Amino acid sequence: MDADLFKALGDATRRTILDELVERDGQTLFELCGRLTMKHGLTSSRQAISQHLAVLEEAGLVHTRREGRYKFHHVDTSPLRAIVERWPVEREDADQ
Amino acid sequence: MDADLFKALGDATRRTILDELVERDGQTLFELCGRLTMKHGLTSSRQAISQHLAVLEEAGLVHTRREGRYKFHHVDTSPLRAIVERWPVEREDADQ
DNA sequence: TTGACAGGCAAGTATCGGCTTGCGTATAAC
DNA sequence: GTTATACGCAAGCCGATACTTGCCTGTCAA
Repeated sequence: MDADLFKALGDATRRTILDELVERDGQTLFELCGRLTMKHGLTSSRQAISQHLAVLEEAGLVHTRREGRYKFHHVDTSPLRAIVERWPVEREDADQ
Repeated sequence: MDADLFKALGDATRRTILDELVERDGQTLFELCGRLTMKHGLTSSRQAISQHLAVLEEAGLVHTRREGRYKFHHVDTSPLRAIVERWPVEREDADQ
């Protein structure tokens, strides 16, 4: 099941993490922590963010790449396609 | 916020309800209960389904119409558009 | 009016999920 | 080697939430 996908999207902090990673891909955990507090006003701890990233990775929305002691996080929005494919969204031809 | 939307999609039973309503729109609560147990193997009680429908309605995914003692439920998938608009899904031009 | 039917409300329970806390590991700098 | 850095693991706490239980309201048929 794609339960992992919807579970991952169910949390506001995780959605903000996706926002951040879309804007700047390939961040490390510490980079993310900094930017989330600075730009998005989040107060989550490092461990909290780390656990959120694990959930996002389980859902296939984030892939990771190890490099020495750094771990880079990359977004992958392709799993989202399953949502609109499951419940077809009719085109909104309202505007011209 | 669209927190209601993601919260609504976060539950497996609610997703199955959406499946059912997409396949056959405008069902009453009792109709839904029957079909969910028959076709989808769910064992949820009437009250449980009713509460799920309330959550779906809050998210704008289901609209209701009263008619005497009947209440018909209609799907509206348009809120889902906000998801792919928030995190653009690149076209998969793999197939031809 | 009486009864069956369709649905609603609200409190209690129990499970789940996000977060903290504390310690551990590996890589790199000095 | 020593220290700092970047991250991992796991147990526990606590609030959220799905579900049950019991009773109530409104509609329609006889």
